[in-house]
Amino acid sequence: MANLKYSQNEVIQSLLEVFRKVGYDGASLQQLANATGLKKSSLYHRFPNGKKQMAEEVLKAVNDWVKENIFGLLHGTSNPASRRDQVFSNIIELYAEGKTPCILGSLCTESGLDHFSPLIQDAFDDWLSGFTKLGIDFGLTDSDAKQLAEEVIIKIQGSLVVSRGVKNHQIFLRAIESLKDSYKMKE
Amino acid sequence: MANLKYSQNEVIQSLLEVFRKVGYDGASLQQLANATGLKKSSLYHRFPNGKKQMAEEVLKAVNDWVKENIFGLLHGTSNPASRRDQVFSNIIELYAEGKTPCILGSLCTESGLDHFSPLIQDAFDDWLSGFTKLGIDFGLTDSDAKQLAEEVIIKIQGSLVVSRGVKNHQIFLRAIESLKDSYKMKE
DNA sequence: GTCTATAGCTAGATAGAC
DNA sequence: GTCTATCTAGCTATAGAC
Repeated sequence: MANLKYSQNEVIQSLLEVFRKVGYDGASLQQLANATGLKKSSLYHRFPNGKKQMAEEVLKAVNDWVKENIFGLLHGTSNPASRRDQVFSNIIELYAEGKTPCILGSLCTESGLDHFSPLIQDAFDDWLSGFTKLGIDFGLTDSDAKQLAEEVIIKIQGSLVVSRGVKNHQIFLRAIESLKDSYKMKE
Repeated sequence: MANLKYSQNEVIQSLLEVFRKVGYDGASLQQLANATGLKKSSLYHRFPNGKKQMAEEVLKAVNDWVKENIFGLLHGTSNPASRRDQVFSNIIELYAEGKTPCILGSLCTESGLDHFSPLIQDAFDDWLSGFTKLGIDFGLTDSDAKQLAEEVIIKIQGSLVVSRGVKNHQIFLRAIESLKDSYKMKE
């Protein structure tokens, strides 16, 4: 089980980079093959259902990552302020200071949703429930915490779009800072 | 100059609907032809540079719309509160209560930006300057007004993405309401 | 498991009749 | 200005050698 030219994790990581950069429709098999270092037919050996399966397994990997580094981290037991700092720091890294798109946003298109809607919803839901938990731990009511969590997801996605559109990733960094500031302990 | 099966405005409107729904890469000429009611070759007669020119003229039309209905409206002389109400009402209509994507967001992808970056930037800049003006008229400092305007654009774009992703357009409507509430007169 | 080669199709784009 | 017909290139996907 290990005559692989590249590990499945490496391959999926390469596919992720392509999909989040150019989207589902924009990604050609040639481009995906080039990115992974494998030939098209080798990709089909690993993903018999083709491009759709590639994106699907990429999304599953992303969901695992979110479960561990967002949902899991935010549901931890360390003090809320340090969980907040760590998560927002991870987020900045995840999106390369705003220079890299989010795979969820990139697949939130008609064809993407046609194929992967449940996976995309699951990922967003984990983000939401993670940040809701953080808000509660900061003393917010359930309702306020939920509302703030929604604002977090919205501003992350929106600031990534706008940063890209106006070619100024400071917009993303400013948005993250303002979100971080909105998690302050209520006495 | 009027042997047209459909007016150029009608055609561009149909193209807009396709592009904002499926994006630039996702839109095939067949699909664009079907949407307009013209054959592919007739589209090429009107847009000799093909799909790129179609999206380009769509974006120019959108920029005109934004100049009139956002930038222009917000720079009007009527009282700030009524301008605010009218603009946010227009926005809800523009995005069909959050059920329809924004063309700017849909083209904020690698291929879209490769081709149309200046037009996309111009449109975002008009949104920003319009809402900055509104904030100033509500008594905010230039700096606060600019920051709030940025938040408006971010939340519109982000809430459209998230609404689509979790299939709940109430998220968009809630975001718009909260933005509207943030424009209150400072005494 | 990876490769070369290629099938079958649809994409974007053009030629020329009306 | 719109149409039918067609070109070429690229697409997704498969067959079969190593």
